[in-house]
Amino acid sequence: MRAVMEALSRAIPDPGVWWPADTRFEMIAGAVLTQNTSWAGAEKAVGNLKKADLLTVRNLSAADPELIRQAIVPCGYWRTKTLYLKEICAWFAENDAAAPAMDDASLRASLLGVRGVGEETADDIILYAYRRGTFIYDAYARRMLRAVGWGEYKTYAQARRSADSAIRGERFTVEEYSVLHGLIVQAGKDARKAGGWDAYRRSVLCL
DNA sequence: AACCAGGAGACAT
DNA sequence: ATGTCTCATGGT
Repeated sequence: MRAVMEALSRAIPDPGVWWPADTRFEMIAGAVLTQNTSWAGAEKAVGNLKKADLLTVRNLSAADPELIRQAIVPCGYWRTKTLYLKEICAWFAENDAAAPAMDDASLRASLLGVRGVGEETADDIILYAYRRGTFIYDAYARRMLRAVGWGEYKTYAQARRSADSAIRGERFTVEEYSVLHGLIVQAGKDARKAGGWDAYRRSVLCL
């Protein structure tokens, strides 16, 4: 995987800041808001919440759902995401302070217990908000894994089950995992324009 | 104008 | 444990 990462770094010299957020809570809210929608839409929603001063645990917990709804319309699924934001607020208020002392597995299990937080969102939060080394097995990553011969996985859990021990064995740092995820997503977008991952792997990554 | 984006939950099989 | 449906909006 490290060879893949180096090839990706060469192909994408400036990946940019992958997960921009001013605070940990903002990052977590963004993780929920971007579910199955473009980052552009989630970014607008985040901006609207910020403008309404709703992007703090305190204010969002107390906020009228109708106000939240209006702010997050641009990222879609506003009915469910309004509920999800309330849920994650409750989790954050209750667990954020203790989170740093929790071991990785417990933190992940705790996050997965929240309505609206599935495996991918949990791992996004674990990596980008709590800074723990974690590989994100999202759809982009799974397409990449298939293209470079790491196996074909239909679901997040499947990929994680079968590939995680090998990837963890490479001892990536938190910073590397963060960059890697950004590189993989950018590569996925570039690959589509280049005519698919196989073509991209050959002609751009030279792998 | 179908297609898909930093997915997850409910439910049936 | 694994499929299928639904949820909403915005850009190609």
